[in-house]
Amino acid sequence: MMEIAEQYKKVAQPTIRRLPSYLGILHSLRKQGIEVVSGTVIAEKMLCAPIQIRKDLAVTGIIGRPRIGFDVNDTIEAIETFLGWNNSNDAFLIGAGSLGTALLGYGGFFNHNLNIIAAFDSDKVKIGKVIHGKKVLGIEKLSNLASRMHVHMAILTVPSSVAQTITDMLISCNVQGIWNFTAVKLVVPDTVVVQNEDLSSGLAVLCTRLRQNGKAKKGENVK
Amino acid sequence: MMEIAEQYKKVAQPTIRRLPSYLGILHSLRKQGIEVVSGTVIAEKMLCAPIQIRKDLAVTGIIGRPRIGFDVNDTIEAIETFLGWNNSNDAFLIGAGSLGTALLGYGGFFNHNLNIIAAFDSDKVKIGKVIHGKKVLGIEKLSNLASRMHVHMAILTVPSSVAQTITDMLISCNVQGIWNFTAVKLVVPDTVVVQNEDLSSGLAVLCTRLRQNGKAKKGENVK
DNA sequence: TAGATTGTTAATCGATTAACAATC
DNA sequence: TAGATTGTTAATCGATTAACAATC
Repeated sequence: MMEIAEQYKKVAQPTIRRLPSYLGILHSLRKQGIEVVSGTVIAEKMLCAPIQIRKDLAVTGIIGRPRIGFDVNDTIEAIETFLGWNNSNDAFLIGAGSLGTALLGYGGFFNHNLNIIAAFDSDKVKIGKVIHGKKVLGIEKLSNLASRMHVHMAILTVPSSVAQTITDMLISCNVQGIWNFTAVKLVVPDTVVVQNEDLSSGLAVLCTRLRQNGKAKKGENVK
Repeated sequence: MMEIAEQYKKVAQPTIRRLPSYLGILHSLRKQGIEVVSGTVIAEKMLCAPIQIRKDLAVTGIIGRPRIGFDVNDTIEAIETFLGWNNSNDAFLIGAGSLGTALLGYGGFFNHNLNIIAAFDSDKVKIGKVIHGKKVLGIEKLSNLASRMHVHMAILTVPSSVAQTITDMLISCNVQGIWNFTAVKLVVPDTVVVQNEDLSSGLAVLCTRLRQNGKAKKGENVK
């Protein structure tokens, strides 16, 4: 197969998931006026080994200086560029229920990386309201607004029963990425990216580890 | 080292994270009156390969029948027992902000696996209110109530600034597991289990894949 | 300079996938 | 019976960790 342009070596997903934590640490260092930091120091704050920091940061293209460490500003810049977080990403939120409302209120948390333009819902009681500064629009307005504003990201916080139907709407509106908070496995063409955020999987891990910890303490041997 | 009792072979975390999805599928099959299901059919619904279903389900101890498949009821039972989800887990929720409120409203979603006894907050405006049927108590009541009710699980949805302080309180209250929705790396003794649920990591993955997808479509070669 | 820290290459570890005999 | 599906053992794939020369 012909290779048209530069090859992107696939970056490990666990690495990508850790980058926002590095960003948080680096921002806090910068606030303290610290300009350079070693992987060793970051590792202490992350509660992990320094080699992981070096390997992870390497994917962003940042180059550290032996004996010195990494330039805080440059590293923030490199991570944000890698994630596409230096210019904020516009998104629609679909489903203004309790979880949707919570995410609308998260504004500050995501440090300008995510800009929710508007929320949509089919519930007449919610339509027209303003939640955390974002207007709730009728779902029938989605198509028009999406094409006018070229929004290509959507946060899906609707009931499971309508998740696929809404997804089909989003696809026809040319949405490229869906952050899926429903438990439904969405069917999409491979031009569309779906990121599943299923809270019950985290709960499953917690409960399992709790049970194992309990047994370990009773004197059994957890291997 | 002496082995005191049965050895628990460590179960892969990705497997544990998938178990709740299987549970959802099986519950829906049972509702339709279906009593037996093959790994092949589950795989179609999970959008994955059948071998993954067989491997994953094996950790719960369920045994299928060649040519037939798995008994739906028995498999539900096996998964729930493995996760400790057959008797509901009592938990406190600390921090009744927007995300905390959302989780209080999730009751139905977690199918009786998680029973939030009460919420706690330090904001006098919130104290005394009832959110989604759960009473919001002053944080100073935590210690007393935790010891009386033997609650050993907490959901942490407080601002980052107080996350570690509240965690220290929880530890002194004998809480064994913390579901941590803050971006803070909590320091805890190894008798306590922390499950981090950092939403920004999911957003990072979505944004990265979106960028790569965009480049791929422009005719570049993503490897 | 001496020594801490970097980037790279190799080794280990763990999870997924493949292959296949057993079986209902 | 024939063939679909299981559980198990082996092979592959991918991520983490270790080792170490280069270096400021």
